[in-house]
Formats: sequence, C-alpha cells, structure tokens
Amino acid sequence: MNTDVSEILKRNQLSVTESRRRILDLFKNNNGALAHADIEKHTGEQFDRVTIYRTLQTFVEKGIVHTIPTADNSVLYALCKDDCEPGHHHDNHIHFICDQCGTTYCLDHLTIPQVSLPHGFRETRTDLVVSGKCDKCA
Amino acid sequence: MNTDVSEILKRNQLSVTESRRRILDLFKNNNGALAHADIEKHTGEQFDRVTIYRTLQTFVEKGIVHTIPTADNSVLYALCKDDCEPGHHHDNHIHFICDQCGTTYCLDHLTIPQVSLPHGFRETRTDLVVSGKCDKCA
DNA sequence: TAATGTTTTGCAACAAAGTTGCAAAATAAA
DNA sequence: TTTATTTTGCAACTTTGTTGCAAAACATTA
Repeated sequence: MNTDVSEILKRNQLSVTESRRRILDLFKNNNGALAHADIEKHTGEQFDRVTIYRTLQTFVEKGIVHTIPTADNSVLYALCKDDCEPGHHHDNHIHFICDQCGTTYCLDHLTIPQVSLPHGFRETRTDLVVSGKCDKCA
Repeated sequence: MNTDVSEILKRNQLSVTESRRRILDLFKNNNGALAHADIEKHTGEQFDRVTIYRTLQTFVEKGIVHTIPTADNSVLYALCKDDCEPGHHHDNHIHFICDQCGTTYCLDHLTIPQVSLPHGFRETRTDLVVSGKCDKCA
C-alpha cells in the first residue's frame, strides 16, 4: 500500500518523503475528511505542524485532496477522485458533516445540482455541505 | 433609521447599546455579508474586538444574522430575513462569493434544492455556497 | 429623575490556528 | 557516491478567537 501512495506522489511530480507517504496513506485508509488536528494525532505527532500544513497545501494544489468549508469554520481535507487535476478540482459531490461524531462523509453519488445564477455571474466553484446526524448517531 | 434598529433589538429582548446599534446599522446599510474585520474597519475601530465577537454571537443566537461558511475558511455574517427566529434560522438561500471583489451576495430568490440523503441520515442545516465572479467583476 | 439591580463593555491575558525565513536533513539526479 | 535540489523542523511571529473580571452603560422601579 505504501507503493500505492508512492505511485500517486510520483505521478504528481512530488518527491516521495515520509511525511507525504504517511499523510496520504492516512487519507487512503480513512474514507472521510480529516482536519489538520486529526492528522497531527493520527501520525503520533511525528511531524511538525508546519510540515503538515505545507503537505496539505501541496496536495490541494496538485489536486490530490480538496478542502471542505464547514459551518463551524474549521478546514477539512478529503481525497479527490481520480479525475482531479492540478489546479482544477472536479469534486462536485455533496458533503455531510455529523454534528455528533464529527465524521465527514463525501457523498460521491450525490452531485450538486446546477445553480442558475443571476445574469452576469460566473461560477468557478460550488460547495454544498449538509450537517446533521449520520446513520450511526441518529 | 436608528429607531429602526433599536426596534429590532428590543423585539429580540436585547438592551439597546451603541455597539449593537452601530453594528446592526452596518448590516442594514450594506446588502452583503460582512466579516469580523469589515465591521472593525467600518466602525472606525471604535469598539473592542471582543465586543464585536460577542455582538455577532448574540445576533446569531437571536436569529438576526446568520453565518456563511466559505471555501477559504473565513466566517461571514449576513442579515436574516424576517422569518428567522431565535435558535432557528430559515436562511435556506444560496450564497455567492466573488473571488475578485470579495463581495458576498445573498441570492434570496434561489432556494437550496432538497437533498435526498442516504438512509438514516438526518439534515439539520444545509449550506450552498457558489464562488466565482460577480456581474461587476466578470 | 434618582437610586438600584442587571447587562454589557473594554482590558488583559491567554489559547488556538496559521505563516515565514532559514539552516540542516532528506530526496533526486548525475 | 557526489552534487544539486527539495523538503523538513525550528524559532519567531501574526492573526483569530476566547475567558475572567472590574468598570461603565443600560433598564427598571420608585
């Protein structure tokens, strides 16, 4: 599985470092969104805060992960599907955040409906985030 | 117009103070969303940062303003329509944020479409935020 | 309108989140 | 293996938000 993540890094012209491998692995083995703090914990505080910030930023730029805006204003990151490219995300799916357990779900099968904007407005990104209680907490 | 905002404050069982009047007045005369920093500037740094935080929090609790989650993870606040009640917002409209000028529009006439969640998931809040270029910047 | 009780404000101190510059270490290329 | 490039970790800093508490502002009643 480490070979797996190494491949992804190489495909994105990134040098394969331990922090990048570990963090990307975390996303692969965790189908949900992760906050900066989650990553810090799950990696056993092995990496510097700054390194994690920079790694996440790099991943977003390369289209490996995308950010999710939340109502309580914390940044979440989740893996992109394969059709994302550097600088151009295609993550037009709906996100669900459970208020109780905090888990964030990428509802890949639910696409964001087309919004007909007023005249002259041009869309570049749309986020649809639902919060409430997930099936485990309801 | 100050009578106007005083009325709103009283209606919500809030004592009428200068900061509350000034900040609510700002929202009334600015049909768009405001960030904490905007309010600080527009009030000429007359009020303490803490006061502004607390005032905004109070307004959100009372259903006078609502928050808007943004992709770049800054909190925005906008006036609620009249049908909002304490602890229960009805701001199910779409928000548009212009990447260029930073203005946030409440697209009141565009309602958020119903999302059919997976079995067992219960919705309490839905945010749909579109970003791009507004009619003035496009 | 003056006196009283309650609420709100501003200050200080703190906590959390994120950024930047730079030398040392790790990775890639030769 | 050596050299060049990239990434990391540290330190210091900025920005954003929170909390406790005394002083000031507000609301209430007489």
